[in-house]
Amino acid sequence: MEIQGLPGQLLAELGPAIASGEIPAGAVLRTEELEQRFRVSRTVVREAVRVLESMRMVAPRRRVGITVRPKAEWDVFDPLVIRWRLAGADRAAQLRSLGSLRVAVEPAAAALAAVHASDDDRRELSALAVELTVTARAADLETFLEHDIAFHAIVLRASGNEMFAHLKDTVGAVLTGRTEHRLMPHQPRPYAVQLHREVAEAICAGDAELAERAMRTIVAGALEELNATLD
Amino acid sequence: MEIQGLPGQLLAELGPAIASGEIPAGAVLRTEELEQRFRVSRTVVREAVRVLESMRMVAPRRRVGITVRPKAEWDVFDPLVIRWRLAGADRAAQLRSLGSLRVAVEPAAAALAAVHASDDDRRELSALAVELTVTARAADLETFLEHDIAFHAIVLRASGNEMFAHLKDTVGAVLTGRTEHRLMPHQPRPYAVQLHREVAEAICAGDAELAERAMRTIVAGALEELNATLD
DNA sequence: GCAACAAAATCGTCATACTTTTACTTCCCG
DNA sequence: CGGGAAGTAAAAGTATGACGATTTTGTTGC
Repeated sequence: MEIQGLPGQLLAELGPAIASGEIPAGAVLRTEELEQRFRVSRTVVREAVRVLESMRMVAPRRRVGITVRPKAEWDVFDPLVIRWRLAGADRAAQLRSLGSLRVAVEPAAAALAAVHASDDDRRELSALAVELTVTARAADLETFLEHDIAFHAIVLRASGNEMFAHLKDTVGAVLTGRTEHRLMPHQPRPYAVQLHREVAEAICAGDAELAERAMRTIVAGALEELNATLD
Repeated sequence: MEIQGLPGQLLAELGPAIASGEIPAGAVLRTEELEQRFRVSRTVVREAVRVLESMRMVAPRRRVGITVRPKAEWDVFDPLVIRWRLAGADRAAQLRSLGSLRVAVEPAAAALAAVHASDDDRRELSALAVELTVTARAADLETFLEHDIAFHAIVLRASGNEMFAHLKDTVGAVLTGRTEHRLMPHQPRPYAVQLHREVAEAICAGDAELAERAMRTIVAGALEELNATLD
């Protein structure tokens, strides 16, 4: 949980309810109502609402109440919003958005990583590429997922761009969701694994162009598969 | 201001102070101290701190105080964090990060826009391309900036990806900052303007590949110029 | 029918008391 | 002399009552 204590718990109830549309845009909540519904004090309600306000999900107005804002205004990059949407009815749309984002960002990150990666980064990437090959062949999906997440996280971090690096958890959530919801082939595709090896090799060799191309093939393929599955 | 009232004002003081490093990572604040320093009540301090906590900029701990977290843990995609960093000592680093992000995202957005843009979008883009040409020739930097921001915003929106669309304000802030801080040539470069026209034409014609290439040239050029100026 | 004014509802702020957690300190026993 | 256990205090966490500010709504009077 990002936020501690009772406000955090309240947030964990309200956020998903709003994100899933259970509490629709335009709905009006009142502080007193929330106090009673969740058996907490004004203090707690107000702090939770303030956080939702900072995510632009609600707008408190005097004499009116706390109105839920339309989805288009939410902070769609907020990690909590992403998590809530992935967990709820919006999962498909959120996965599509994130898929496109990956297609845009990860190839660029790979290209930068080929230039900026530290020796440790390069070693780790090589090791993970091997691990991916092994666990894929063994059809050990759980370990494969773990290493896959680590692989993409390292590329993002090694890019040297702090904003790319912070997409680590989001990408991790996408990959996890894909495995959990059986949007993955039963055994990872040998071609995809091969591409991961290529990315690792290109980054080790400092070949930005190749790293970018291989990574683009990976994420574009993932997006295509995702779209195919969701339709 | 994202957040209303006194908590918003307190946030507008604390946020920039932390973002600029004036209050460094590891520093410990106490609620009572903040109450007195800013002449507000406990309620107000707590709500502002809660929002900072949701941005992962601080972590309140009992018996210790409110500790400022290291920059690497902040929510770098939060619009407020971006704004505060752009306003403070971190401006250069933030501009570089955003520059790379633009290079990754905007070409992808242009490609998607070539496929998904509505007729209105296409018309607006054409009109703006003309406007850009006119205002550039007239060296009317202020109007040029306005139209430039609108141009990129429409491309991002027309991509049909909600996450891309939400980068509108961020891109706007980058462009504004560039003009304000004289990181721009006195008169916009004819070649850059030409590229905007190409993007508009490609999107109108539904040519994703060309739109992407032209847009990449624009943002890559902007990034290069930025890096040259900052060094 | 319109305008000015009054009233009510709801959030916003403050002050205060109490609770809970946790770091620190002291003291006793081995 | 060292180490652990118990106690203490400091800070955030929660609850509550009172009042202020603002905005919507309704009502009254011209």
